[in-house]
Amino acid sequence: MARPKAFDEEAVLQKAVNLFWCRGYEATSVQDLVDCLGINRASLYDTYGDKYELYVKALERYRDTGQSGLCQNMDKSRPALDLLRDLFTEGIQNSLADPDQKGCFMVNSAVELAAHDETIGRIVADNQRAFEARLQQVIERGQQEGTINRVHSAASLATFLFNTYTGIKVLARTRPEPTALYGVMNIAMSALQPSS
Amino acid sequence: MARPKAFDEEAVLQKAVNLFWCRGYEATSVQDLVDCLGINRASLYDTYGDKYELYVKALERYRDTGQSGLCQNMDKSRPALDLLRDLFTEGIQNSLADPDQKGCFMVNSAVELAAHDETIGRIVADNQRAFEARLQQVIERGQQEGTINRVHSAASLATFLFNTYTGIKVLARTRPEPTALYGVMNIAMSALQPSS
DNA sequence: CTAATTCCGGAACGAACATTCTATATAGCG
DNA sequence: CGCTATATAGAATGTTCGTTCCGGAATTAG
Repeated sequence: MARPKAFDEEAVLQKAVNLFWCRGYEATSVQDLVDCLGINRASLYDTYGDKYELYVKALERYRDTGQSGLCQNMDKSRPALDLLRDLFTEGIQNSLADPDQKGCFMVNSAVELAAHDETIGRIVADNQRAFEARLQQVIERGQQEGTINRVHSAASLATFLFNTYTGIKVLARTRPEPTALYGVMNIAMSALQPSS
Repeated sequence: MARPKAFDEEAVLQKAVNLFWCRGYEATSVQDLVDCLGINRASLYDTYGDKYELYVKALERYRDTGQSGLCQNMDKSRPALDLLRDLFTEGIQNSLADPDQKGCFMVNSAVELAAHDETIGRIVADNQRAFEARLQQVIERGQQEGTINRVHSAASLATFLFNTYTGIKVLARTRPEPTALYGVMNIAMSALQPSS
């Protein structure tokens, strides 16, 4: 009946993710989006709604594509500590490999918008909870294995690791030095070990 | 010779600190500043320069007034661990007492602007280095006292604590819960203890 | 073919933006 | 008082903002 879309909706949305991720919400103009996405202004509004809706969709896509460090494969056969270390290592490697030093889109959104916008605040908070719950599962397994201390609860340790991850993602924006980032990870991991 | 200023330059600048701190750079308009500062548009430009210069002055004032957690009194008679714990406790208390959940102006600036603006990037990076150097001094003293482990270098531990502090200041924006924030602090402090 | 839908470039819109300017009032000093 | 400098309020500037609309080209289904 009609002419089909000439662009891949998801691929274009991913471009929006990268632009918002890099510049933030306020500093990104619709003109910037038109130039970067490579589609027409009208197509942008028809497909994604207005600028704000597009941002929300971009943030949701970022979350759903596992770029928020969440969608890690949690192989139960591997030691819990190794799993956690891998998660941090991957996050640090991604930060160091990024020439734009974008950090984490979730963290950036948390700082710029979450306190003032209810919708984005909920997305960010939900993602935080999901991330921590995932961490808590692994930590609990490690405590059963005896490789993680029981001095602190699994929930507290999960919040601590999440906090460390967040800090690294901020630090990576201004000081993307391997020694600093991996050093932070190593000390955080050592805090998990038993007999402290 | 001339009519004197009818407003306190520093007091008005502090109002600008609070507004930029709360909303960020891009989301704050000059009209917002005029309304909040209570001075005339022309007086604003004559006294502080344009919006960007005002932001830089506000960030520098934030730094110089010790609101960035840096100007803590470092009493050498107190145990090093207590000093560090006080610093975190004060930072957490400030965050919890703030109804606007503004977090830390330095951290917010780091996320929003430091990667794209050289001047602000330098202010933020310098502040980070100064903060870490201060932490390192205290940590070295604790290591000499034997209350802080020597498994990790004082510099690495300082970066770790700074990272934890940063994470807390982000977490406080979206989840200002005492249990979460103090829990993170406690685990971070436990990572400093010897014989791990 | 026709009809329907989406593409695209670009014009047009009012609102908000940062910045500058005009005009007038006011304070200190000779 | 008279002079000077800076205060004030608010208009006016030109630009950019987000958003909508138009016209024609393109593509698919019937």
